Amino acid sequence: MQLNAFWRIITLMKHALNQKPDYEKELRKAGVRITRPRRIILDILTSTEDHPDAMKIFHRAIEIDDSISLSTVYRTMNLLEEMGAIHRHAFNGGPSRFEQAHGEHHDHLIDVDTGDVIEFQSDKIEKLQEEIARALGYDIIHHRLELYGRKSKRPE
Amino acid sequence: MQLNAFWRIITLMKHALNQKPDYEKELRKAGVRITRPRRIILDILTSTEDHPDAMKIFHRAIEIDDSISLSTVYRTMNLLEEMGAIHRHAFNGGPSRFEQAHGEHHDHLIDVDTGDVIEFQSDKIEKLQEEIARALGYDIIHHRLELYGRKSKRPE
DNA sequence: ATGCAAATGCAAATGATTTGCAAAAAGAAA
DNA sequence: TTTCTTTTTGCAAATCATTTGCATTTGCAT
Ligand SMILES: [Mn+2]
Ligand SMILES: [Mn+2]
Ligand SMILES: [Zn+2]
Ligand SMILES: [Zn+2]
Repeated sequence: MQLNAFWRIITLMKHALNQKPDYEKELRKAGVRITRPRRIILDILTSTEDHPDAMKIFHRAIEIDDSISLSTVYRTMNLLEEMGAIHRHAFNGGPSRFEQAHGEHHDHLIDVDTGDVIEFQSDKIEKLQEEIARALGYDIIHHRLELYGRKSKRPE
Repeated sequence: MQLNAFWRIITLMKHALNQKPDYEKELRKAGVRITRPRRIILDILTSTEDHPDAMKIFHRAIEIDDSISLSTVYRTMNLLEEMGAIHRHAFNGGPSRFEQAHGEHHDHLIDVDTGDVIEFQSDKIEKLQEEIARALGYDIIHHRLELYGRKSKRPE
């Protein structure tokens, strides 16, 4: 348990250090202007743990500056996606939902009752995917693994 | 190689036998009327190997009966999906694409250049998914695994 | 054949996202 | 700072996939 606590702290530290990649620098480097709406949207993205959709981002944004438009949110998401700064998800078949792309790769488990999104990572699965693709004569560019589940009644 | 050919034949036989589950019977059982549009759409679905979207199904349908409407295609897809007769996919983020649900479960590898969809199946991955979900306290209701790849230059 | 609920076609509505365009803001230069 | 050029924005209208309201047709049990 002490060990467990130790790792939790390490994780938090990594998080704190890793947290906000300097997107503004990256944007400049890409010859893109750093505007007020973009700064606000980036802040929202880098400071949230969840996977908000454009509308949710928009609402959080107008809280800070009510002149921001939904189009700008969409345009910014497209821009950031092309830059590789964010990932776009289409859980279920709903509207696109986003998250910043900084950490290590992970996949998602969606609680079908609550809509909660839980992140997980499995090296084994990633490896198997590679093997399968290779056997079929392909290189994987990206992939998408989503588990849709319900809290189990069984004891853990 | 002889053995390989043998199994190919077995697979074809299974296919031929398995091919068209009696959807009309199933529909009746569900208290649903078996209409001309539905019969045509079912035929299209059961006799194709690919994963067509509503528009493609619509076009194939009006070839047989030009009075069929796109709304009916959509309504029928929803109906069949609820009955569990077909599966709906949202590759990339494009329009829904469908396939009949008869065979064993499989996942998809999408060729990012050509759009080709290749089916594959991995018991190992399925098992791992279960394990992961269980470890997180969940039961999987369904899942979605899509590999997006490009034909590899490397020798196989 | 008759009757009635269920299904259809068509057009209009929806929801998510994109786009055209005139006005505003960013950043380089002066 | 002021000026100038280019990018970005907000807004409204357009697009795309899908759904829905409603009058009409159809399936099918009687
Ligand atoms: Mn995530
Ligand atoms: Mn398939
Ligand atoms: Zn993964
Ligand atoms: Zn699977």
